[in-house]
Amino acid sequence: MTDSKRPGKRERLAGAAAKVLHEQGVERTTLADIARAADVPVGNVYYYFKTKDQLIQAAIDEHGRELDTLIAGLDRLETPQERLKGLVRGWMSRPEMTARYGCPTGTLASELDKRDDGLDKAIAAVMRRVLDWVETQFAAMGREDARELAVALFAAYQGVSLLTNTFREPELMTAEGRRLERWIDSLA
Amino acid sequence: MTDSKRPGKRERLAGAAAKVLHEQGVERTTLADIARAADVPVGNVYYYFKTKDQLIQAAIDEHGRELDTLIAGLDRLETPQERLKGLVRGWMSRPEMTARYGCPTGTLASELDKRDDGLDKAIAAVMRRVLDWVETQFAAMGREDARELAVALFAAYQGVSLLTNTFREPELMTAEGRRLERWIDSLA
DNA sequence: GTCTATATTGCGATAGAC
DNA sequence: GTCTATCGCAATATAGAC
Repeated sequence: MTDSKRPGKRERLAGAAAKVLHEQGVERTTLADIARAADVPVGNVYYYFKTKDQLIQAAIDEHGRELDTLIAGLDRLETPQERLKGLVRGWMSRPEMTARYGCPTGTLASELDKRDDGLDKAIAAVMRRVLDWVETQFAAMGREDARELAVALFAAYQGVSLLTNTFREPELMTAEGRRLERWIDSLA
Repeated sequence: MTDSKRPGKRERLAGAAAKVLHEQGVERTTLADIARAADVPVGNVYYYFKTKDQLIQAAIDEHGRELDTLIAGLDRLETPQERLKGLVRGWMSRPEMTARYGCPTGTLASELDKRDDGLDKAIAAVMRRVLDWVETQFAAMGREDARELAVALFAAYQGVSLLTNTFREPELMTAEGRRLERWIDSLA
């Protein structure tokens, strides 16, 4: 039996990493920041994660799990249109957070691309799972251009996240969400 | 009369900053990197720019000038549709560069948002000039929803830049460029 | 397993010779 | 105006006491 009150330190560190790396960015986040957010002493971090890279990897896994959960829920819906609109609603469900910090996976992908460790591949793999799922939905709608549409939909979300963040205007995201739902309905 | 062979050191530093900050990212670029790219001794940088922030500002101005030049050229075209398609072609004209390093202004906006200096406002102002111009074109086409369409078009570009970069697939960008041109034609 | 103290490195910025 | 040498600091990572 472990402590019944809250998750173990490893889990707390992984969760804090996902949150703080999103809010502050990878480069400006120190191990001390993550340790403080997880309520774990700084020096103790290295017992659970040997390097900062391993903490970033844990954050990527965390985001991947969240997206997998979202998509697993959507798979219970009847039609591909409903599933895609559900994804759009899930993506656009936190406009205030996006205005403040951007898309968790998108900002991470952008930052990790500039590093020479291999972590850009890890975040790309997470995003590719989403892209493939979207393509499957468009294919189920009988679209020959399913891949291209999947890229367009994912790009619309990523792009509006960046603009919403840059201009600090949550309304941009909600308006684009409505537009994309109409667009999906129009494709059938 | 100044040296006739190449631009002065200040201009060389500003140009090198725009290039290197795009390629390596703001946080991972050192003043030594920029100095080397500009062929200026490290210590001498401070004669022209007192802080790293001032060099970043110079890079933002550089990108702003490039976008203004592009748009000034487009304003000579006859119809708003032609002008918008011209912008799309301009945006999508370097897919290989985008696959390697992302959109120069988009990646900068994403990174500067995480800093506490005021530079995120400066890059946002540059991007707002472009967004406003796009809105003007849609308005000239008689669209009531010009702002929303402008956000959608700009977001489509920013989003596909991020995906093109993340997946290292220049083809994503060229395909989306064609799709957006067809979309503009369909709106008239 | 937990935590403190510290070694090490790399960068932004400065002092000052020329 | 130009450039070298170096200071001061912050952050990752480690050593080792408890």
